[in-house]
Amino acid sequence: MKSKNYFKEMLKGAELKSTKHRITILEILKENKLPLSAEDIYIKLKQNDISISLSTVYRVLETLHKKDIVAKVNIPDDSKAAYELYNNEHHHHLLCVKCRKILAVEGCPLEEYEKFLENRFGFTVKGHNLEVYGYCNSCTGY
Amino acid sequence: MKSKNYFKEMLKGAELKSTKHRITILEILKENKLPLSAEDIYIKLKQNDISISLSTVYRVLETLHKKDIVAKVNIPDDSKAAYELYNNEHHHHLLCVKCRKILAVEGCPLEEYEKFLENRFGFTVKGHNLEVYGYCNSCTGY
DNA sequence: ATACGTGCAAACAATTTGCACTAAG
DNA sequence: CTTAGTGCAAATTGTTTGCACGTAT
Repeated sequence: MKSKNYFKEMLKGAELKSTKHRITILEILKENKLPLSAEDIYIKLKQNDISISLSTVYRVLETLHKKDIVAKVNIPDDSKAAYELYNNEHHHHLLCVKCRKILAVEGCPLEEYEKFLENRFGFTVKGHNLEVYGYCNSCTGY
Repeated sequence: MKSKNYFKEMLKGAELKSTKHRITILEILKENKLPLSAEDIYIKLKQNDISISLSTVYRVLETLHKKDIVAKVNIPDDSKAAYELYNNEHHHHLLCVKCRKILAVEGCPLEEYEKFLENRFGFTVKGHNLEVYGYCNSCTGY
């Protein structure tokens, strides 16, 4: 697995020490296309017989988020935060309000809008959160 | 104030009883262009010498949200939920990550995108959450 | 060697709930 | 009169923190 080295470099670049926990969490995030909660990750770690404390999971995620390595996602009407890797392909999510399934959609419709905001309001856009909700393919029709 | 009657009708339409608390909360939301947290509203009520319980504020907001009268807004990196009226003018927010000011921007760049999603994925869009963050006019340059 | 990371338990903050009481339709 | 709304205090949930110990650099 060379992703391990990749993540080591990534952490070094962010001036963070490379610990086993951080790397494993990054790998879990990489394997999952959809955002995971701290507890989801905690459970996956346990399933792989990795001993870790839930608070460490929170700390790792928060640290990575502050370094802009991990995105913190708000799923509508969900009380817990979810996280996913900021990988090259920027994308968004469709949340089905009925079955609660999440579908990732490549691409982003907001590039021009952000330029507009910068010109119009002198606002320097750093990023955005966009979640679309409704009824998925199977649930349409209610 | 005829908004009172307007809200009464609105509540009736949603099959909810018109209580003083619900109407007052709707009026507070109407007067404020920016999203308010449950506690913000609670404090405003107290300031107007209205006796209410914080849990009632939560219950009212949640009820109104479920009936699609009130939007639940997630402000990035803020642990509490914020609420605002779904009024006619759909809009979005710019959050300054430095001074934490919020700027409302009229209009919405997502109409076409939502059509695209419906065609492409058979997803029936019900709504979306969009928050843009960055540096405001005064904080740009850091 | 030193600063940073982690486990554990306790603390916290936001939100929800049970139950007895009150008010709206 | 009957059902839905509310106050209060207690419970729950998600997340954070203090401190002693462990590990990467």
